Amino acid sequence: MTRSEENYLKTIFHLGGGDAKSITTNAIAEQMETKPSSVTDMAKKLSEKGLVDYVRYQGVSLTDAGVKTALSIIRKHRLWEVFLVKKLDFTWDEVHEVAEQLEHIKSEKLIDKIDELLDFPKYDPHGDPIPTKDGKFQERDEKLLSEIPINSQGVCVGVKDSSVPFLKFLDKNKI
Amino acid sequence: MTRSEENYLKTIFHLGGGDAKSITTNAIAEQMETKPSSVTDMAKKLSEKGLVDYVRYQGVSLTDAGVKTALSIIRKHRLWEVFLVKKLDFTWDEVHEVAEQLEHIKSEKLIDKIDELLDFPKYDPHGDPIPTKDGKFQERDEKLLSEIPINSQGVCVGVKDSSVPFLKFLDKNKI
DNA sequence: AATTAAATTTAGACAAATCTAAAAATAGAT
DNA sequence: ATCTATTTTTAGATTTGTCTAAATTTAATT
Repeated sequence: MTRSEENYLKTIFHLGGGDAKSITTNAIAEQMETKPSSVTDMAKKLSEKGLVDYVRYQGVSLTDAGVKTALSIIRKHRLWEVFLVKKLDFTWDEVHEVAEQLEHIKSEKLIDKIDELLDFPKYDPHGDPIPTKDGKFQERDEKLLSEIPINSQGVCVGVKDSSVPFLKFLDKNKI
Repeated sequence: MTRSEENYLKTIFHLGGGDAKSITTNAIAEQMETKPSSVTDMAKKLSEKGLVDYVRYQGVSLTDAGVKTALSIIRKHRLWEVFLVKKLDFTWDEVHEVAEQLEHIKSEKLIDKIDELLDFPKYDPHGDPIPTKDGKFQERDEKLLSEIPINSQGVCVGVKDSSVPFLKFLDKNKI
């Protein structure tokens, strides 16, 4: 499994391709800042490996094996993010870039030990759930701040937009 | 700087190419388990980047910039090894393979924070010195066990051969 | 000094991942 | 149902790092 393949699987998952929904070539290309023709090439490759279902001119969706792989990469990404914040005092706007690299380190023992060191966290620094080793999500009943009525109460558990500028904006305004 | 370039610089350094000594194409190829022709290609590339001095049919040696880069990779490798042993309870025969991957993570802040977390260790789990941020080595007056006289005293500070089988052998015999 | 053996380089090829430009298929509008 | 705009794919090229096989250079031997 190459780094590029892993990144494609992760992106397809994030675009909703884990629910048998077909994700278009263009959508993947835009998300990954690459060209549609490159996506087509990779779709064929991943299809041959049994990680996606690919229908020409229709798009791709993840197979069970594809979902499993995507979740394991997302798990690694989010655990590393927690590690960086909790153990190395990174701010939450600094972790994504480094975690993008660390998520590709191949060692099951390593990530399990990191998980243990962190006391098996359920959510990453942006409030996103961390899949368990066997690929289960700890989903929460979440609502966007813009969706809940005025004067109602709730607990802020995460952000939808975890782009660096927005995270910095939140920090700056002490939100 | 690609992963492959980094691996070549590291290997050349380990073969003594940091001391203006010319390292032969064959020696590098053998060490890296690749072909001499591949080494020639990379020698040209690294030479163009100013990281090695390369003379055709003679071999390569590291420039100052090459030494600096090699040391920063070796520093990362050894710090990660300490991290794996001290914080994640890896055994000393397990760390090398994972550190080979982690040493290529690009984040100055990350490795500085790991260094701090470990309280600035001077030696890795095999007793090899960890270069400082500015590329200085903490050399020790070391002698091989086979070199010191019978009945003389000393402190064991490391191993020369850090291959997995030998490390396991030492563990098994509680040495 | 000539010859041979070994090391090294060159030339040409390949796989992975990408791109551009052109061709093909789909979907939407009339 | 046809046309058009958009999306997607194909074909061919490029880069990086590698390889094999052939050619070249160096070193060693006589």
